[in-house]
Amino acid sequence: MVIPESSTMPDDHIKTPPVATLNQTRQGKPTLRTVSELTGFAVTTVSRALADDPRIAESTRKTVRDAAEQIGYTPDRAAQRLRTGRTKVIALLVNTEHEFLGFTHELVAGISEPLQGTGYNVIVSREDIEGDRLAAVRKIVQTRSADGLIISRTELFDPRVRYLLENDFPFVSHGQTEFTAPHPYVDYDNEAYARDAVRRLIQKGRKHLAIVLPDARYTFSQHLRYGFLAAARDAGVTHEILEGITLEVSPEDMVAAIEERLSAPNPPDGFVCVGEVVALATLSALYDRGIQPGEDVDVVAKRASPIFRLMRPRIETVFEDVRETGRCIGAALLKRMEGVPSTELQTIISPGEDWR
Amino acid sequence: MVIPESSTMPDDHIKTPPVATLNQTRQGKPTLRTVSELTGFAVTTVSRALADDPRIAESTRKTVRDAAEQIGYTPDRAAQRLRTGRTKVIALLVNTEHEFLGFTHELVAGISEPLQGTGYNVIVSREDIEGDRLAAVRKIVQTRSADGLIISRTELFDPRVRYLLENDFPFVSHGQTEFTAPHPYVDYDNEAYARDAVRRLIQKGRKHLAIVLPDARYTFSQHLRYGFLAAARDAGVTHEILEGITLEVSPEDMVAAIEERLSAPNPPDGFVCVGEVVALATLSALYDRGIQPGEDVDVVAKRASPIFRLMRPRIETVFEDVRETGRCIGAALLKRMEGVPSTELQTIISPGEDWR
DNA sequence: TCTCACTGTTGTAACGATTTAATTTTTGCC
DNA sequence: GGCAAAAATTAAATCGTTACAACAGTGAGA
Repeated sequence: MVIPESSTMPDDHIKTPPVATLNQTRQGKPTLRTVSELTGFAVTTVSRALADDPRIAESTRKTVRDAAEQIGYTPDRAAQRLRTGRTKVIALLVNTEHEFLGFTHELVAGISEPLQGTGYNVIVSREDIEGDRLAAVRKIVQTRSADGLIISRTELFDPRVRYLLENDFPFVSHGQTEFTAPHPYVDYDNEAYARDAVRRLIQKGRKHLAIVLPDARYTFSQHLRYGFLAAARDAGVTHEILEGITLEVSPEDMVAAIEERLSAPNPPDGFVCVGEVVALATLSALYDRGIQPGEDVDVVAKRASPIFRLMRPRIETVFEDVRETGRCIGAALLKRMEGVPSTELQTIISPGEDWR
Repeated sequence: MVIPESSTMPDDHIKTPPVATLNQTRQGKPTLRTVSELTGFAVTTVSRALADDPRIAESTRKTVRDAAEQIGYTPDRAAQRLRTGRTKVIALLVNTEHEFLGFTHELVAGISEPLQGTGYNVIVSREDIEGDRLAAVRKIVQTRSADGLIISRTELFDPRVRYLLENDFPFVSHGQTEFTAPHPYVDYDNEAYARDAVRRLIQKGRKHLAIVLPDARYTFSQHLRYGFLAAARDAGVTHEILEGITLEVSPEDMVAAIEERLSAPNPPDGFVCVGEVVALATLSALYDRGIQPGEDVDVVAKRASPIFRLMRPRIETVFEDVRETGRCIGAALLKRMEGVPSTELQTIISPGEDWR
């Protein structure tokens, strides 16, 4: 082993390394030991130096940093994980049965942004194994296979949130809950969206509004419902929530149900659509009944993907920036893992101003 | 330590564990040692028994298996990874700038299916850091942060494929290349799609066909080009590849370019569309010029998401089953990592028969 | 001169699994 | 009954990292 000749660290430590005796791993991948042998410092010192530990002299830190850089040392994730218990992994649970178009892609892209350079990786797991959403969460928490978790489509009293809170496991939900204990979340202001949509339709002279809601168990369904009902009531127009269907039914069933309603007495003349699929279903139903949107009936839709900029006839859309949502979620989760209190990690994203 | 009292293993080994002295980890998570103390066998034996090693007596294997099951033992991923060098991670590289709608979601869902129960996780990484697709691949290979890799949108002589082949790193590409050395891939038969689409349009009496192609550097662009040109030439109809735009331009630019072409002399009357965005752009351009699809002009589109079942006016669509593609990719990668030769891991998925 | 506090560095022991090389036990055969 | 071969089990080393506790030097104060 090479021992520093004096207390002042000469620069040529790096220039004259004992190359022949250098520790080489199976894969030839440099380890702390390689850097240690290269610089003459102990493995512990190298580890601390690279962590910028103030107990190590600044000159030493620099020497080590340079040497590590020079041979392209990167810490072994498995070893770090085994030692520290931290996985450097964030799990995103997705529902494989149902998604808003392009949602997963944009969300992942958004989440990845604040994670750049932190060493965190995103693993995407399906949450619907056996149809039990809690099971997937429990598995990750119990096996400690991630440091943080992202869940979506929350319910009012979501058992996953309850479980995560009880186990003090870092997470961010896409969607709010009604638990009294605070937790980090990022949500789109669906109530505001519904209100705006109603206002827009009324502005166009519509008198009888309709909406298709997500399954009532989801929090955002309640928000939409409240916003829709309150705004319509306030404005004094008749209104209804389409019965028998939710956002989760098949596109075909959706078209059929809307068409049926259109052919029944006293049909709606204004539609609030919560996603692109229901918007297209509405337009299809109107088309099939020979009704021209913009003339006898109007449609307002939430637009999370770029495709609605291409729709003809043009309909009013409100942009929901899913990528930005992802960014917020990623940033919030990082902060949560750093110990920032939950109350400071609650974001509600307002509907954009880009009506058209 | 508890020592088996006799050579025949009594059943009550499990029933009377020395609970008080049981090794408990920081997190209380059971380890091999916990199982070892519980059963009285050495850690090595437990490890081997759980791996179903034939060197261990079957009776012992069962005892150990039951004990492990009972206390809910799961091997620690970090420790396994450190020891074996295998990460049990598969990396999927995605382009965050451009995707076919819903593509990432369906692909991930598909890939996950064959991975169920294998212990593999999928991490989704952006491939476009610094715009250098090779960089992302190189990083994963060099740091050995995954056991296998999935890339998409291959080029004819994709540098990523070359690099992965040279480094003998397991991967599956979504898309073919023209390297002589074989590698695993899964691809949609885009040439067949283009041929079918042309045939369909001709059947409807169209005389002048047009297509918007992806950037020419992508392999699938060449396949589409060839299929389109060959089928149109064989049928003896005039045809053209729209110039100045590719699938990658913004939706607005696409509409503008198609509209411009429609208003120029001798406009096309049949469009082959490679994705939903270009299909919508085409429909928008037709709409804006007052042309009714199905009357003066026809459109055939590839349908990878469910939304086209909802389009009105109805257009002909061919289904590309991205989830199935994902399943094939996942299965192929598993086999590749098990050592199955590349030549047996090349799948071309034919366009579905569900025209309508 | 001796103690004290400090600074900078180091050896050793984990973390939890697998693998290699022993070691013990059982079986088979003369 | 003895002994080699086969079967079953085990101890110890290892993967690469970090945490803990020690250990030399240095200068200050008594």
